[in-house]
Amino acid sequence: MRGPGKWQHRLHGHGARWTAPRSAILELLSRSSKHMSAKDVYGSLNRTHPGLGLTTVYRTLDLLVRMGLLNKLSFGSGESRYEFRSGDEETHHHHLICMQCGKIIDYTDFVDEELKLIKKTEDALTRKHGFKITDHNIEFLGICPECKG
Amino acid sequence: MRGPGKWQHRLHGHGARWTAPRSAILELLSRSSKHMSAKDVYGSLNRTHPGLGLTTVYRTLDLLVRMGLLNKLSFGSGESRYEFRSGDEETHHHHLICMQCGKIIDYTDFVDEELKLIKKTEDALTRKHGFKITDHNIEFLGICPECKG
DNA sequence: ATATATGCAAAGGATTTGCACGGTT
DNA sequence: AACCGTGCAAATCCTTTGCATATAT
Repeated sequence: MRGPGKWQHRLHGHGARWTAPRSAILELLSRSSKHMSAKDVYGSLNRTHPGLGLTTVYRTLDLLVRMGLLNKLSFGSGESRYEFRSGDEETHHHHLICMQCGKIIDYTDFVDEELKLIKKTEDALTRKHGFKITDHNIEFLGICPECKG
Repeated sequence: MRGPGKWQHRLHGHGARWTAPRSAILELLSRSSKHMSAKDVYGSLNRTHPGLGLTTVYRTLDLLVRMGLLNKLSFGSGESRYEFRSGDEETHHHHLICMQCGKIIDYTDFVDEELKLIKKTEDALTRKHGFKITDHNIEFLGICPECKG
């Protein structure tokens, strides 16, 4: 099974309904390689889905995060951003962020090496603090070439 | 030079004045091992510094972050938190966060190993994307033993 | 038919801004 | 004296909630 059908079943599996807004938002984010805010999503769908409310966007993004279909990203900028979470390992990446203009670059350098260290650290933290660890974030902050001027 | 005096000079070096609110906030955060929100700071100083305004807390925290004396932390919870940034390498750490109750644990496991990998990745990213990288964050997310219940 | 999803308007919470006053240099 | 810092109130921005209506199952 693939494409929208897969998502439809996944939603049903969570006892959620397959609706036009949900389909549109999932479609948009799965195609886009960008990290979109709720307003970005709202703005992008405004033309093709007039009448769609910002509230619904927020509620849908939240649902999709809870279902594991999206990642929610929180940099210090006041707004949350969302990225589609492809299932496969190949696309595992982290972020390089420009603190001036907010540009976000996905990078995949050394992820293998990184993953080993992550695993090791995760095990140690689980043992030491009793947490059930579910996720990790790594990010680099700096100034992009354009903003350096 | 050490203690408050050091900070006073550092503020002056930035063309900033040494005032009671700034002294109190710096003092509080340098002593505390916690990760405090603006409201936390405001609440903690309310008794000893009546009349201190929340606005001043925000402005001071912002100043101290720009000066490099504090780290600003943004988890997904809507509010920013601040931690004192001791100059020395010994205290370099990262965060383990409970997604249920928001508890934050500082950990230092494998930081040496980590630092090597960070350095390598940083170099690669600088070369490849032309960023001037100034900082990095690593965090683990999960559920703490208390919240697992 | 029934429970869930949506949209609008209003509420909420964190952070920022305008402005007159007060304190540091 | 000159300029920066502060406090208050109001304004902003992002996100959530209440409620009546529309829709999926």
